[in-house]
Amino acid sequence: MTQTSPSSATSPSSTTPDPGPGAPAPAKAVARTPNKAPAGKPVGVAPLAAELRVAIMRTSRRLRAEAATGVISPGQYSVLAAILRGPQTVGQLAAREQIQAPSMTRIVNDLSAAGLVSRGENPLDKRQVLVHITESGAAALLRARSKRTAWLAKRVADLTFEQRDTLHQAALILQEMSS
Amino acid sequence: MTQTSPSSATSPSSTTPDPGPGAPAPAKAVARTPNKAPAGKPVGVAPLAAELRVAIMRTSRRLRAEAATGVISPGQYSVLAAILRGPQTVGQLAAREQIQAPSMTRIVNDLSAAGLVSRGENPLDKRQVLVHITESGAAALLRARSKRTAWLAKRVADLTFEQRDTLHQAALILQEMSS
DNA sequence: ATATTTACTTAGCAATGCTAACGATCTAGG
DNA sequence: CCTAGATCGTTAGCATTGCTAAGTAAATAT
Repeated sequence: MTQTSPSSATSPSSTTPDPGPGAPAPAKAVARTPNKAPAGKPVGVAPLAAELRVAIMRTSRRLRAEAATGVISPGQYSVLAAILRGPQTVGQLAAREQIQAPSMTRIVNDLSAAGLVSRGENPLDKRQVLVHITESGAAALLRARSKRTAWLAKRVADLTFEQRDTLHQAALILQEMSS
Repeated sequence: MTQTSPSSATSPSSTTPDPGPGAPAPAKAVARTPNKAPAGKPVGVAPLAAELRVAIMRTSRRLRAEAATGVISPGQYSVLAAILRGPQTVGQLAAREQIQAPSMTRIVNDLSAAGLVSRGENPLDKRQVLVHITESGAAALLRARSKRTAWLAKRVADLTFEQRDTLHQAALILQEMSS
């Protein structure tokens, strides 16, 4: 196998019909940058987007695959983590996970069938369903937590300080970007 | 799995599901300190892994959703990009994308049915199937490229220079991590 | 010459997202 | 009070995309 050179990436023809790679430092909104001023390489927007897309999709595939070995699915895990601090409605959970309501209903159904959450009513609005975590659910969450991040944590542990910090910053940026 | 400290959890932070255990201690040996001065904050392995996982999964969901609007699926896109420089076997493509052979067969089938790739034999080993890109395929790739990274590129373009560099570095790290 | 391995395909399953359509409930307007 | 519309959750059905198991054809080893 050897070369793991990512797919796509800056291919030869690179006609980059996209946004002009020229734009050097727009520094528009968003700027929160509590960082230092690191590297100084100019990275074109399109190539960066391409490599980032590949990296993210590939990593997510790995994460999903690794997580699948557990008893709790990724979606279930997120929901459990979300309601650990307190009950939430199905709608809130769906919005939080950025999925549609029916998808969340299914996740809650599965969790409920497994006894990890319970449905409760909101006396002020009986249309809503408040999803509570059960003891069993909280226990499952804790048990799953280490397993869930095990693969990633293992690799992260092998990184240098700077690399870890870079990933941390990147996570913050991604979170904001996809929100 | 190095660390496994579930801790008591329930940290009442707000937006982050999955607040990691409060064991930032380990920090291993790691430090190789290449060049530049490191960063500011020591980030625990588990919390970092957790936030990274969430960020990646969420972003990948968005990417997949956005990409779905196009004519070419993410998997198809990657394959086209991969064979743009030259034909590859089904096995090579599968390994490259880190999926199983049958999954790649299906992708190639779809592409072939759409006339974007063609199957060729390897005279030296007739078991293999060399997947070539067609003119139509190359054109489709170029057309798709801008669309495909449009969502991401749009957001990337709004970032500061440093943020972009951070993402670039992160992409490289992720690529290596999941290889 | 047969047995094993390798490369790809076929068939069928599972997870996870979506939209459409529906019942129940809340909120306004008359 | 009572009907009209909006909102919340659910049910039903579909699409995508990954997997494993098992089969076929070709190369390789005994």
